[in-house]
Amino acid sequence: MKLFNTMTMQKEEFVPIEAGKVKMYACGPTVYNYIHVGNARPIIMFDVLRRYFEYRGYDVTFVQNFTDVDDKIINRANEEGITSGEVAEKYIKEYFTDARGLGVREATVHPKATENIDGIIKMVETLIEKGYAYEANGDVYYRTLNFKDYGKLSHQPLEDLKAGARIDVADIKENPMDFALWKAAKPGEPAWDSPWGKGRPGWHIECSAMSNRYLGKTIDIHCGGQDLAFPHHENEIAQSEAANGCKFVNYWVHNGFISIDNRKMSKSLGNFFTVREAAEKYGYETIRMFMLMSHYRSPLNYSPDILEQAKNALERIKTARENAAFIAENGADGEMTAEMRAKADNLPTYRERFIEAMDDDFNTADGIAVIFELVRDMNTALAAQNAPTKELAKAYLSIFDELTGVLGILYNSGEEDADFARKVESLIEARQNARKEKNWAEADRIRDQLKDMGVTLQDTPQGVKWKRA
RNA sequence: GGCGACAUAGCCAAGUGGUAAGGCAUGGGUCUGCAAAACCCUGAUUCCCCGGUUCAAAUCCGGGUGUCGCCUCCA
Repeated sequence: MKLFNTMTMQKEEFVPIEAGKVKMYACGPTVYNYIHVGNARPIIMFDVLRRYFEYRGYDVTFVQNFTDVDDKIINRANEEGITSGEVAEKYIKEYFTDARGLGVREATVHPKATENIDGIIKMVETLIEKGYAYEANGDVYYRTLNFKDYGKLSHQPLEDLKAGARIDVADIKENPMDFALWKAAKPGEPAWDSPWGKGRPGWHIECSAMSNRYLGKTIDIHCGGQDLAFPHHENEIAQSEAANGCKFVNYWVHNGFISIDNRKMSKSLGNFFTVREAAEKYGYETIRMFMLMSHYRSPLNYSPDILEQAKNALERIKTARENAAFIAENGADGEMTAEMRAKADNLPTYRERFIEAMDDDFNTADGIAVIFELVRDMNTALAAQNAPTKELAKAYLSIFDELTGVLGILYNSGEEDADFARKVESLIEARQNARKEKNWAEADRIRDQLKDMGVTLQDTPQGVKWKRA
């Protein structure tokens, strides 16, 4: 499998540190608000990457943190008159609601910064001991100039980074580029005891510390949005490699942005839609489909039009599955004909093509194209006229579920309602009786009645199929 | 200013040297009592523009135009 590595700016063959195992870390959300559609992209893409590795037989340890102490959380807490812990707790819960909705599986571990203060302090101490950090008025800063590879991930000349660095009037840093590892407590802020007095960790150090704790010194893959490459990931490299004295990450994987009207969707610009809002309009599954329909590194524009397209595209895949499942239950019994057998024997080619697409830097757009070709093949093979057997339908369903499962595009969010189903089925029976008597007016009246209930019907040779909108 | 991406049909989008996948939408047809779903047909002599390399380029090279991102919290 090939992955595009931001460090080398090339696709590279993936070679795990330990055979058969993948250790990956993704920078998770700072929990002070609902996640927006832009935030959802890495969450979905890396969920797919993880599923794909597992599909290929790897044992994946996937760590995604929560930044649960931070200026924004503190501000939010002050605005609402609650503690920052309460803010974090609330939005972690909301995060999981959205993640579940989007079909994203829980990571192996979801560590929180506040639960790793000990590891963070230890790493800061190590950095000070090794001369890579210094204390100043209760703050601790990273001595950027001492790390000779600083800037290697963002491919920026050090001089340019220096020029752009923020310089405060009363800066106590040795160098403008130095960044905070530990921040001295200000009144009313959450704080922990440390060798430098009460304070809290800087943003970058938490990922280094948690990655180290849960995955070890060198990990296979570190992922996140493109905007994290600098300074966040650059700083993580500086911290981890200086502290541990070895390579931090083998493959850096960064996703492109979601934009609106050609502008990056971001909280600071205010041009964002929360996942919650988008899901209400188009459904969670549509958002996932929308993301997977293009390559994870391409820019992706968010618009109602495109979401509609994604929704319709997904609908086609969904309907195909429902139809196949219906035949698997109500189709002909007995052996497949030679023609059916030939169709079934050909199915593994879809798997091969799907793997080929996904092996190339997990090209989900291409993978979905393979699924659509399978859909057409399946629809045709199971077409009413052919008297398809249950066995054939099952063969198609098996490969279909296998491939869609890797992408995680089909999942049921709705719950069964037995009473409703009974009512629908009795109406369908009444309609069938009317149809038998060629009483089309009555049959159509019942169909309209069902339509008002949000139920659409399909008359097939295997019986009447219905679905709720 | 520095660094980096991207530009393919009405829309979305794969494809990195061998003659343009897939999806959505549109129009026509088949099936159906009528529908629904499905299937078939319908679309780029052409891949932003101009040069060049090559037997052969959307794909490589040079130049140009346009859009975006990072360089500051940001997925």
